[in-house]
Amino acid sequence: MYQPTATEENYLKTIYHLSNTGIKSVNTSSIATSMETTAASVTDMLRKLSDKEWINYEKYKGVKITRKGEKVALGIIRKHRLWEVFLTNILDFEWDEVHHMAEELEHVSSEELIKRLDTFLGHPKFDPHGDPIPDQTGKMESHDKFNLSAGEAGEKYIITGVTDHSTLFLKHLRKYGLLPGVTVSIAEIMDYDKSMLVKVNKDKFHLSLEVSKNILIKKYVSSK
Amino acid sequence: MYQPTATEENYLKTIYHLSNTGIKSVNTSSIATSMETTAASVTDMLRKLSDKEWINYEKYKGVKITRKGEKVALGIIRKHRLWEVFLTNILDFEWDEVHHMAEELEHVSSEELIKRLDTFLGHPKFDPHGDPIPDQTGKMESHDKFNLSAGEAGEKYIITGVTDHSTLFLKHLRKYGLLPGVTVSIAEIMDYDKSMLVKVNKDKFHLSLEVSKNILIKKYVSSK
DNA sequence: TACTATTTTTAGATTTGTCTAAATTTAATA
DNA sequence: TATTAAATTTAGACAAATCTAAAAATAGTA
Repeated sequence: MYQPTATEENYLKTIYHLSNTGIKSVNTSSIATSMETTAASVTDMLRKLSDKEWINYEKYKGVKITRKGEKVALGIIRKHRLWEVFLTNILDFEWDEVHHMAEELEHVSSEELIKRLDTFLGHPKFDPHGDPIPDQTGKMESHDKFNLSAGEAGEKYIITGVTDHSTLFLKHLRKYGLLPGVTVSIAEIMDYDKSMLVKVNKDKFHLSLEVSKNILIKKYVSSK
Repeated sequence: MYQPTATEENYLKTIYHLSNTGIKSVNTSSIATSMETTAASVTDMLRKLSDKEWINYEKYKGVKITRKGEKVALGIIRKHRLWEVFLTNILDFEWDEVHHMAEELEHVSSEELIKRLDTFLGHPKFDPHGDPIPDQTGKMESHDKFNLSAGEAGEKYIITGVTDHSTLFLKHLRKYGLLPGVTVSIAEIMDYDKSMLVKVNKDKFHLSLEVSKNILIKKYVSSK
């Protein structure tokens, strides 16, 4: 059993995300784009990851993550999301400020540290962006999320997360108070551009399709 | 102004410690011993650190840390010690368990993070081992510590720190409840081997010179 | 199917930090 | 002071992660 380097951990995390959230097959160039590196660098790394049995890789045939690799990826994702909870809930950072710090903290190796951090935080199930936190065995909740852009006029929803994690987008949402847990009702959907008029608490405002496509929601149910 | 790598930070930290606590001049081999590496590697690194003006270095003449280098070193020491406080006070680790984790956490770059951690912890002045925590400008407390081995029979002292930070030693002290802040009175000092009989709370036990030499104390003053 | 266009891989370099072994410099001692 | 001993530096090599440019394989299309 090998100990992954921080770089290997980052590759596995990216491959895991592309496998699960992306539509296209996980190929060299999609990894290169995600990681802001070159295809040549990715090819080099894929051979290493394959040697260590974290992925199945055949030249020109793309990549499939193995059980072992998934376990590594989920471990990193767990650390990342727990540190994000720590940074927002304990150190009072805003949800759009924590990503970069968590990217560094996730590579701190101690398993015992993360176990105690989890306990200290009260075993949170979701991070500040609404993404589920895997437990020690890799299991996590997954309520059937869908996009706000698929919501219907007159209906009430609860925000559960986002699909765009960029600082720019998160800051934009923060300005409107559009955070996970918040209730939104769709007042009207414009035929012309699919933009929508939404109500949050007493406020009413306009959201472009660009924005609503990147907000995840679930149906509002009054009794919990 | 350069951004130091984690490795450069570790070298500067070691050079700072050797400059301030060690007796001998800071030469290549003492750095190599401290860092468990070879003299050749140290020489390579000294040239890099010198290029970046963190040390003054002349071939064969040893090393002197510059103001700039000292600032970097104190920044790392500040982070290390604040994380140690976090790990013991918040996550309930024992004082002999935190060093390795803090060595990783100290390289997390965000200054804002450490500033907020400091606030969250209540601006502690000392870490769990009794070592002073530098503030943002690099200043720190330094009460005139001396070794328990220099204490006198019949006198009462307060433990303020240790000079040996090894897990083995810290675990040993923990067994006896010999932690910073604890009051110790010396009942008797043996002429033969300079070992001492000490009283801590209701317990009485024997400490070898080897042990007492590595415990730092200050005089006990009843009113605060 | 044949020919582009795209994607992917290889070849060869570079940077950081490390090593061993050899050469050089400084220190110690007869 | 001459010579041995110890410390230090250089030379050359290696592993990890990266890059550019060129070659090879796959996909798309006339």
